Amino acid sequence: MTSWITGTPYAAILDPATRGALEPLKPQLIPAGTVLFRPGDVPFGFVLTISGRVNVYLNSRTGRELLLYSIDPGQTCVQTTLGMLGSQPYSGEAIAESDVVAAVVPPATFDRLVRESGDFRRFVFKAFGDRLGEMTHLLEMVAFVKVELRLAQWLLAQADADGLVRATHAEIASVIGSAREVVSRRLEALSGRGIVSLDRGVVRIVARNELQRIAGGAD
Amino acid sequence: MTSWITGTPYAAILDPATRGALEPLKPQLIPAGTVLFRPGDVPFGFVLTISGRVNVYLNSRTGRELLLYSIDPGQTCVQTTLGMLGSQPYSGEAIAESDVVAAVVPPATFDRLVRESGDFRRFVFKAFGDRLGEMTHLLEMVAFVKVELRLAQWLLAQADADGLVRATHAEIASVIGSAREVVSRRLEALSGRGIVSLDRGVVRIVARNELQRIAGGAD
DNA sequence: CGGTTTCGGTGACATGGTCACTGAAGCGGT
DNA sequence: ACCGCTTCAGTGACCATGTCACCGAAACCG
Repeated sequence: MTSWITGTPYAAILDPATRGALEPLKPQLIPAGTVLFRPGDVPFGFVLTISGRVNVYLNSRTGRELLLYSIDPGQTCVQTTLGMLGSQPYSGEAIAESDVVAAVVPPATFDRLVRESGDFRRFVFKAFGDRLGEMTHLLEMVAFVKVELRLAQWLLAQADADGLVRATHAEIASVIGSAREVVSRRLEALSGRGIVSLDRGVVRIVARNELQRIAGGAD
Repeated sequence: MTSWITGTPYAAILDPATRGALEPLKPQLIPAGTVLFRPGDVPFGFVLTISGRVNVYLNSRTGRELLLYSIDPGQTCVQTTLGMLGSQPYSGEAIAESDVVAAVVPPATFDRLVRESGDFRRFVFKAFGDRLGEMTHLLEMVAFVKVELRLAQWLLAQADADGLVRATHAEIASVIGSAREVVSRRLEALSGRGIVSLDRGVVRIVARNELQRIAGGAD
């Protein structure tokens, strides 16, 4: 019988002893749409995602929201971990974007693995570092960068080979930290210049090179 | 002969063995104004501050800057640590606000202490957690909260018992993530309502309760 | 005391967020 | 095929904020 670890990114980066310690954990199925945490919740363990994606949002009182980060397979929820380790309450809202399978490492096991496995330590610290880097980048974007530029960058990052992006304006606004109306207007402007074409729930990049120029800070 | 650790916050939270391991480190004196890191620098160790304060700023291309966080005595530079542990380049700029004394823990010692000392582990993880929480809070402020409210909160937090705050408008703008002109105008508005009084380099809170009402989100 | 730097004030303007709507497009049920 | 509901997008007005290009006053320094 093969372990759930086989085939996940964890198999590649963790030593056999650590894999052995994680193997008996029962992966949990979390249905799409589940709210994993709300602000103020007390976390319960160290979460390793196996499949699916969890989005963590920051909400304002006025109803706007901002995607803090996504947790993809092979990653861990840093806020949960750090909360578990005793300091802060949770400040974002985590929602399963798709069906998610995840293993929860109890605090005692977590502590033992940090002590005993260099691989595990590196994994944990790298997760922290990556997240902190992402948050810094997001802060830079929100604080300093114009909406059109963020929009262009995001569209380029999301587009498939045909330049197709499936997302509503409201979703885009949430990800780039703006308001729905603003995104609508920016997209319309881009559409008017022949750079994208618009349909309900879809943006198609027509002139990728133009968009790249905008994303680079020109214009 | 007493160790430099005596009297620092570290003495209270770390076990004797860890203190013993840190004691031989030679505290470094860093003069005020020194730039400790710039974006892209490669960090060299785990920094424990003993006295003084280091500010870490994010800079925009257009010259605006935003105070990411301050490192006070008994704290550590998280970005440095995480950079040391192998992932991200440094993205902020760290400047010694005053003369700073700090001890630098080499990576090997750091790794050993994480392995062997529960106290040290808790200290490190708490530092990460606190920083992540602060950054999340900052993001929330910058993305969602009006300037007047951030300004009011900051003034209240900085004021001494007499309601005196020493800072130029430019400094305030940097800390709350706004522009100098905007801060000037907001302060002028508050002054017009009799809530603060202004002088070159000084803001005096006149009506603290009014300011608290604003900081709370009313108005 | 004169030159220089720093600080703060100001008007004009562009961008972005908010509010209050509108209509059009999908969707589910009959 | 049609109705009603919900989601999505478009729009104008308005306010808040950031940006640019100045200015004068205050402190600082030789």
